[in-house]
Amino acid sequence: MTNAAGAPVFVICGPTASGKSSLALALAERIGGAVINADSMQVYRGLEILTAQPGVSARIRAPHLLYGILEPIDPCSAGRWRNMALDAINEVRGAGRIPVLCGGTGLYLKALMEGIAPVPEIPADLRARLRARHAEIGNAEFYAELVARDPDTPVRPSDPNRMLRAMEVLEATGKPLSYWQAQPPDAPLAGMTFRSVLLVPPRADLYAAIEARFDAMIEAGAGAEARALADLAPDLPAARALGLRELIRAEAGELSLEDAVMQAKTRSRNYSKRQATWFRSQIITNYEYSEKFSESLCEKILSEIL
RNA sequence: GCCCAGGUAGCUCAGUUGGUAGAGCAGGGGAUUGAAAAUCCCCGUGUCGGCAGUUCGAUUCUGUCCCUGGGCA
Repeated sequence: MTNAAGAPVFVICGPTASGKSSLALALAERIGGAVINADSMQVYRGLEILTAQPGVSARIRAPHLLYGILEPIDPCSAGRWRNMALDAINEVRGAGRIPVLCGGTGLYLKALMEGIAPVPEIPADLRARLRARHAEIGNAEFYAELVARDPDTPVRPSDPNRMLRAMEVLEATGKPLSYWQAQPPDAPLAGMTFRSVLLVPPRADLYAAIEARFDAMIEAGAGAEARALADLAPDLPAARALGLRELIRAEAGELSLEDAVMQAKTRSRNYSKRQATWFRSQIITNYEYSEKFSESLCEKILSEIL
């Protein structure tokens, strides 16, 4: 792999517990690549177990970037990740390696591969103010205020997240989000091409893998990890890592460990289904595999994509 | 053995003053442009425990049997 800059950027995506990390690592090892995290939760430090970040044994086999690099109190975002990923891709190429992106956050990958609307950065204090106001006056009132300022807003009155985003963009830029989204997107770097692989194992296999993996996380000390983050503000992105809230409640004695585990597994199943929907329709993939992940499938995929 | 309370959707339960039933969760499908492991939208026929009786009609009333809790012996 001499001409790294001309080689494509590999993208390995799929729902949680689909085998992404194993495949990405095997691929990186095979081609002299480096794995770059494309997961909104694996960017946080202190959540190594619960977010299934690659451990030392993986890091020995290939370089890993953007894992555990932010403090949990320091929120990531699609735009922020995109910039970090572009830097990481350049860094990897600069070192003569091939970037292998791996992750389950569809929005991040889409922002990178297809670009994203050039909305200016929103001041943190404005965001905090609007969140406080939403909490104070309630969803209906907040929506009414949004509609008063942008009668054509496509946001549903029942969707607080998008409402907040629409409002902060309006406040900060004086223009509705739809204006910005109609602008030409911040596209990927010139000459950057992607080769993407989607893993979508059968639902039953995926669910079994999710549950077994959560049990393994408990064994590996997920409870202690949760305990250390017990004071994290619950509305921060990192506080929403699957299983964290449940384990904190179990540690506090509000929930039996058994119930906590059950709830965490259920939320993980729900999440993997949403991911599957996203990848099915929102991400352009070059290769798609719907078999249960295994060593032999991994070999088959490698031989087909290389 | 007797008394009481239950037996309704995969689970927890509501309900029908008699006209064959509906929520939450689970599950399925979908959306997704900067906190996305988030947020939001759509999808509910199930011998209403069995059998018999009353009735034009019973999941609903009556009897009986079975099962599950709890209490008394």
